[in-house]
Amino acid sequence: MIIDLLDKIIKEELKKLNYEIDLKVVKSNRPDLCDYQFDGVFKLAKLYHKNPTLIGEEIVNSIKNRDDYNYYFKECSFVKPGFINMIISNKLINETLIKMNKSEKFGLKKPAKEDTYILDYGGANIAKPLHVGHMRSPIVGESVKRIINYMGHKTISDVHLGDYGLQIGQVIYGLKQEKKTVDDINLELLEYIYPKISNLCKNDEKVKEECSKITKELQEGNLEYYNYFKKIREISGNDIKNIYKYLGVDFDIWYGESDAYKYIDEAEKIINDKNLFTISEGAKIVDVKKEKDLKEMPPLIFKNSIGAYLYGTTDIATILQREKDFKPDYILYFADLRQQLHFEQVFRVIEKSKISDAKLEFLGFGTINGIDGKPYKTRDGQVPKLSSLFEEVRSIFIDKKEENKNMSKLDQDIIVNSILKFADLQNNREKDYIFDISKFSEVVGKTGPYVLYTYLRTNKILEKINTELNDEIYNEFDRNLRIKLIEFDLYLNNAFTDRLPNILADYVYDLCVCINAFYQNNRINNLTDDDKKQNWIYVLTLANKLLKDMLKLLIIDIPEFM
RNA sequence: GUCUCAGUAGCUCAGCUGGAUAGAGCAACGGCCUUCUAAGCCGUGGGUCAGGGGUUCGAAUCCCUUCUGGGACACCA
Repeated sequence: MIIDLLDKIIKEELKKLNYEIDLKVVKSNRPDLCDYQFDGVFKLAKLYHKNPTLIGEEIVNSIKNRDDYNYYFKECSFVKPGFINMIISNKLINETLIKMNKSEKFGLKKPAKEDTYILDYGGANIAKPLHVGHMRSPIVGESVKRIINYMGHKTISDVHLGDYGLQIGQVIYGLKQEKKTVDDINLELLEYIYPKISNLCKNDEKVKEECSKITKELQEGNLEYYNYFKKIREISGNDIKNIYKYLGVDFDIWYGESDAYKYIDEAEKIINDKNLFTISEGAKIVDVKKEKDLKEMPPLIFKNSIGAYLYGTTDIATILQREKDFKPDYILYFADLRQQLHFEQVFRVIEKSKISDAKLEFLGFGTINGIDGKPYKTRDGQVPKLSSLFEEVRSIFIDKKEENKNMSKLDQDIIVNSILKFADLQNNREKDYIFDISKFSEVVGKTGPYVLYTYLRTNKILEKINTELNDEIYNEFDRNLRIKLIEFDLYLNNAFTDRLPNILADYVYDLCVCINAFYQNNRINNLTDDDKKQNWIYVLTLANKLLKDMLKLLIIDIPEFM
């Protein structure tokens, strides 16, 4: 909002002076010198073969001659060797705050066109319980969904359970080996069976063949296997649902790979009509190499040599299904970076076959590692279950303070959630990160509880009167907070464009730092200056409202008391 | 082997479409509760941005190279 305004002014002046350059005004990295800066002077100097000082002063003089100069700026100056520094006026700051307060979504610009986004951030495998590595995708995905939604687009999230691949064949094989009936199936059993058979397959070709065969027959409609599958999906699906519910993550549709099954034939026909299939080593494949490829690009296997469908097949069929049901403009996939190649292959098949013209984005995650930098495992070599992580963080949290024990269960859950989410959302999505339980149970510093605490503090100060804002800004803490408030759209936009909630999490934290500094250094209740009091309550009310909305985008709820 | 991602303070991480003095949190040290929640605030110390070269007025950021680590590379997902 503010930056665009300043940018427009600079562009107008450049045009007047017959300069042209594609460079935006940015937030200053030297807040001690100014609020915003324009760094294009050097480039202009080079482009137009002129002395940079001359150009800089020319632009600044031109800005100073504007009739509205005093409305926008407290000061605009050229600083050697090539910066145009801008300090904005109190009036501009405060009028922006008033505009934010009066507008829906704080005056956030609506998009020119409402796009439809499908977000695929579940992908949980129903053959096994969720472990700590499965936390990022739903949290980041849900947050991105809420951000996209807030920006004014339509979103549809699909859990897309991993429920029709080899893993199911493996579990059914294991159940039959152990002579277990459909009624015997429960979570503990699945937990034990899947890793056992999965490992067995790695060492025993025969077992693997047998599992593939079961998978294929299940896909072809074998009733016995289907009954097993139905029960596995029910048991595991409920567990997954409960965990997602605990995290506050929800999906608009709860489809799985198996739901795409009925679209496979049609997808196959489309691809076949485009003559894209070849048979290689008994498998039906699509060659997706491109001439300019630097890396090896293996083909996508549509049907394997014994005729079973694979991950790529259902992904393609799912895109066809989504195209028919929703006509999406975008489909966003949140998954481990290790799956990048797979998605690249799928996307290329879609592009070649024109099954959908939605923009397909793969949003990869780094791996969660242990303190030793290796993929996270406990001492006995197991990856801890997600539900036990929740319990552990919860018990650490309760032990931190005597009052935490007396808190309602609901508030405890809310705060434990905030701890996990804020710790997770701070990290850049694409990078590996170290999972350290002591970090994931920290309650001071840059954490969920800090942010919630800040919010609850502002709650206390609000009064039910209509306060007014004049042109005054009273001190440094005050000004910092106001500036931070009017910049919210900048960060929100960046988080949206890059699909990176950590940008928003950082903003929320910075905002809280400003609020706390303001709060601690500006006592409000016993103020005798009524103007000042009204001003400050106005600013804090706005901060409170904004914070509430932003926390929602980070999937963080607010407790009654802490 | 080919491709790919990373290496920033003691630890965990931001910053990476080039800008001025590289930022947070934790840990360390020093202050602040008769005053709106001290889960807080104010302050101090701490860095050859893995090494080397290059491009540029300017490089943590772009290019090349070396080292170290992760990952992917057709019938798993």
